[in-house]
Amino acid sequence: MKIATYNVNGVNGRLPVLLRWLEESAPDIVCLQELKAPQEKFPLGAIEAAGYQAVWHGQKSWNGVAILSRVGEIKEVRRALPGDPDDVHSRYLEAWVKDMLICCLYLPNGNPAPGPKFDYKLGWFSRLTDHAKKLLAEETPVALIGDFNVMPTELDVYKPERWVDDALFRPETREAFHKLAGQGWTDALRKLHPGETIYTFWDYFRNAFGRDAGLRIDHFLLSPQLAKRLVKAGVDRQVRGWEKTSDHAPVWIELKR
DNA sequence: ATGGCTCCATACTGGAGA
Repeated sequence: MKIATYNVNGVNGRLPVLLRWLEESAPDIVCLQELKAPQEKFPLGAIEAAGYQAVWHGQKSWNGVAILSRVGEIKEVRRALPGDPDDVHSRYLEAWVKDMLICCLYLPNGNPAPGPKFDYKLGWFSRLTDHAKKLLAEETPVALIGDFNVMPTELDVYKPERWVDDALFRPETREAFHKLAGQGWTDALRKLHPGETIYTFWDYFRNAFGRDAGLRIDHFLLSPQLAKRLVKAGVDRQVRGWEKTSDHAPVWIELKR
């Protein structure tokens, strides 16, 4: 079972790249973020032709998340994070696929910090942490997957000293991540590759990919019931080098059974 | 320190991203 996450930065502008990657990487379940498309503009026909079912939560211009599956039905549980009925951003989608609860998320960027956008990020993080605790208590196979917009440690930034005041790396943000993970979640990529430099995002600016000036901000957090099945994890770096590509690369894990 | 690039909207410019 191969599960992937990919911040596509525009699902329609990225469609040729997305379809090529689906064909070459052949993930069973996919979480997409930053669709940047309203609900009715999701390219369902092309996704289905590639062999995938899809559930998505779109939004005009920004945000937007989707779950794809080629291994059976996607049973939607919720399309918003509990705790704030006034939050209108499409950033969360939770569904059962086979025996697993897949939670696809796009955590707010939060810049500039400090400020209202950073407050929104921390509030969203707090609601995610509350919800995650409840999910963990169910003692079922659950995965929190997506673009967390957090570099958890200095190892996850090409130049940590340049990022200390950034919303993605500020102490409050890292603390929030570690509080969440500390509930009992396993950071899948880091678990299998301790001490290794792993990036999932490279800025479009200044030839960041060519210089390997990257960040690790796309993550898999696995409940114990899934962590014990984890056998492999990686980043499809080559996709970041394609024409008309996203600034993120796809990230994936493999589970036993 | 700054600006560099790319997406989308209803557009020839601006907001957002990270």
